[in-house]
Amino acid sequence: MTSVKESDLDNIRAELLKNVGKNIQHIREQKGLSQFDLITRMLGEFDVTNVSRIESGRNNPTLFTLYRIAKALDVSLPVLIDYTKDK
Amino acid sequence: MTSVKESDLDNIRAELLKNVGKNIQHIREQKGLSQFDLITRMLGEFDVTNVSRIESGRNNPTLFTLYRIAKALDVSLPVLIDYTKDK
DNA sequence: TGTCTTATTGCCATATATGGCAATATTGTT
DNA sequence: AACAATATTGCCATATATGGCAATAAGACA
Repeated sequence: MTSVKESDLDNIRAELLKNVGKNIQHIREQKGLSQFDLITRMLGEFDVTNVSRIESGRNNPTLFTLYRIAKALDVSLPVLIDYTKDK
Repeated sequence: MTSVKESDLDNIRAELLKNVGKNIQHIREQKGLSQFDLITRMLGEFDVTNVSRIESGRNNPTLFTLYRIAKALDVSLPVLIDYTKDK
């Protein structure tokens, strides 16, 4: 009874991850920070490799990861993931 | 060079997950939906067990999971995770 | 009391996010 | 061109989100 085909679901997911990733990258670059700068500002440990993967939409970040990125970029969590604005 | 102790980080994570979980539960109940109703409205497959775990803060949901929940509850992604309003 | 609906918890399996490092690619600057 | 800083990609390991089902608990109502 699923109303979308599996491939459609994959596309929806891929677009979401790509859009949020681009949004994160835009905000980071607006602040003049490198990916390395970002992870050094994050709470706890985080691998710079994953920043690249998240920004390019290859990873599906968890809520806590998004929260830590938001804090490191000094924006709110809703702002971080609100990709509809296309800042 | 991490400025928080590991236990503090765990607490920050636990509070985030609990707050967002409560927010999701509030919105779901406001709409008069059961956890089962919610998963039937979600894109793709989702196990009702995990709804309970997310709402109670035991799981750290991924971006795509949050997106599907938001769509099923007919709210935006930012609204779903903006727990500061304490609706 | 009982029954039904709903939610929680436990258990195990699978998929995947993340950690960590190396190699390669890209970009900018001289 | 070279060099440096930054970003991407590949690979493997570990941690954990989710799938799936069963058992238990909690709530509502007759």
